[in-house]
Amino acid sequence: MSNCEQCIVREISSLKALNKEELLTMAHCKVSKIVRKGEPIFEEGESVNGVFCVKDGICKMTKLSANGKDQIVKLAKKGELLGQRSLISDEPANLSAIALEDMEICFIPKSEVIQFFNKNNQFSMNVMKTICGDLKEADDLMVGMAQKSVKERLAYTLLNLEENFGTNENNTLKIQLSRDELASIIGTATESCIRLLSEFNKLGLISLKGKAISILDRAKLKKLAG
Amino acid sequence: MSNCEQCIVREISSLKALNKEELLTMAHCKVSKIVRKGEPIFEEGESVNGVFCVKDGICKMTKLSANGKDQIVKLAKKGELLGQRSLISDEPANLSAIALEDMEICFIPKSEVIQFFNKNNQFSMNVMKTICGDLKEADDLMVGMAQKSVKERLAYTLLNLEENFGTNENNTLKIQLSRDELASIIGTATESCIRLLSEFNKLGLISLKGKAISILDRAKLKKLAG
DNA sequence: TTTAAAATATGACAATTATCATATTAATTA
DNA sequence: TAATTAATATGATAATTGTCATATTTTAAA
Repeated sequence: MSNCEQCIVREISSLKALNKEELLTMAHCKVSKIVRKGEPIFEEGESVNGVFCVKDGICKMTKLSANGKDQIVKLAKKGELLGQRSLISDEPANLSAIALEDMEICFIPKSEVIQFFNKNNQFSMNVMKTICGDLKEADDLMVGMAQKSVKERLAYTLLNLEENFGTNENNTLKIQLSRDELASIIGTATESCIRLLSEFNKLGLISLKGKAISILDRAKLKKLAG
Repeated sequence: MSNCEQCIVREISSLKALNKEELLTMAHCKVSKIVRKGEPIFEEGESVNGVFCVKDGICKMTKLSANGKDQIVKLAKKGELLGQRSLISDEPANLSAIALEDMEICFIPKSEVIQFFNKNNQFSMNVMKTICGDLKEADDLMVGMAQKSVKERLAYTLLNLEENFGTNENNTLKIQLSRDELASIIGTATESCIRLLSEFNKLGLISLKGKAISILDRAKLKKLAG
């Protein structure tokens, strides 16, 4: 039962609104756990009964479409709370959360979160702002899906991945996705994604060394992204 | 300065959590107005500084894409509050709201809404639930855009329009959209939309009399919707 | 290491969808 | 009402994207 007060991650999430007492009670009921790469944190349709705070690692939030393909709706990283929407709507999870790397997460039970909602207005506002941010992003992505070509979406996504997850010293994107996963973000067939990556590579916009992708020409990519 | 207590529409929105005093102060500061078909309530990029409560009529929430086309992200009807996300995030509107019919709306200033957030927890929860509903819908629509064909999206959308807005006595959809607007919901070219409507018509799934659409074979449409 | 399996890559082709041209019909307005 | 404009409709064609086949490379397992 580790300390929540000293958890650095707390500071970058909605939980930063909590006071010392609240953090103390949370420390008593939260459950920390490790989730290995590829393992689910929760799956679409499950009743989650709490929220998960991401302490380290990245996961993908996916939804199974009618044709049997998984679509990646969002990528979540350190500091994010998972399962908020489900908790507030009192509904089963609409998305699955699957670790893309080994992760460290804390589970905070629903009863506790409800207490925070009831007693701490700032916490409520923080959560609301986060969800509003997600909504704006979802609307924007939806418009992109509807109006942009696959090529534009790939260019856009690559720039986004760099912006949101950063690069290693050798300039490669920190986040490592399979071609299949990348295709599942931009909403296309794996082969189409691979083909366009090759094309970008040949055009000198990016470079490919296995899964590692580096962005070489941001300006041209930005133009391509529409 | 009409009465808010007796407004029937209030009962079906987040505002139903407000008590008599709150309703009274709201009645004093709210501004009612009529918006004619085709006119904007607010536009993308504007600072709205409050929320609009839809008392009557339907509007489309659209976003301009990079290619210059408007995408319809959502349709809003009686009882919905517009501009909540923008108010909470303290950002300009991400979407435009344009009347599809003559509308009756009330404007409630930001300062007032903030008061409700601070003092009335149930109101906050109601708003949160609404936004969570919007988020779920947006995620689902995004997956649909990414994974479904235009034909599937059209079938799905027609069924949705019937379910959400109902039919007239003669079985035609109550909501009247131009082909262009329908195309802008499903995210396709107007011509493609028209072509598929004709196809559905020939297959006996729907019938077309000008703008009026009736659904004849729900079961087959549902199958087509994927 | 060797083998098997999975991921990546590329070609060939088919299906879907967009674009442009042009009728036809409906709605506006002079 | 006639004239003009806008909306709907359809054909022809091109562009985009998906699917299937099949290498090739990488990764994992025996």
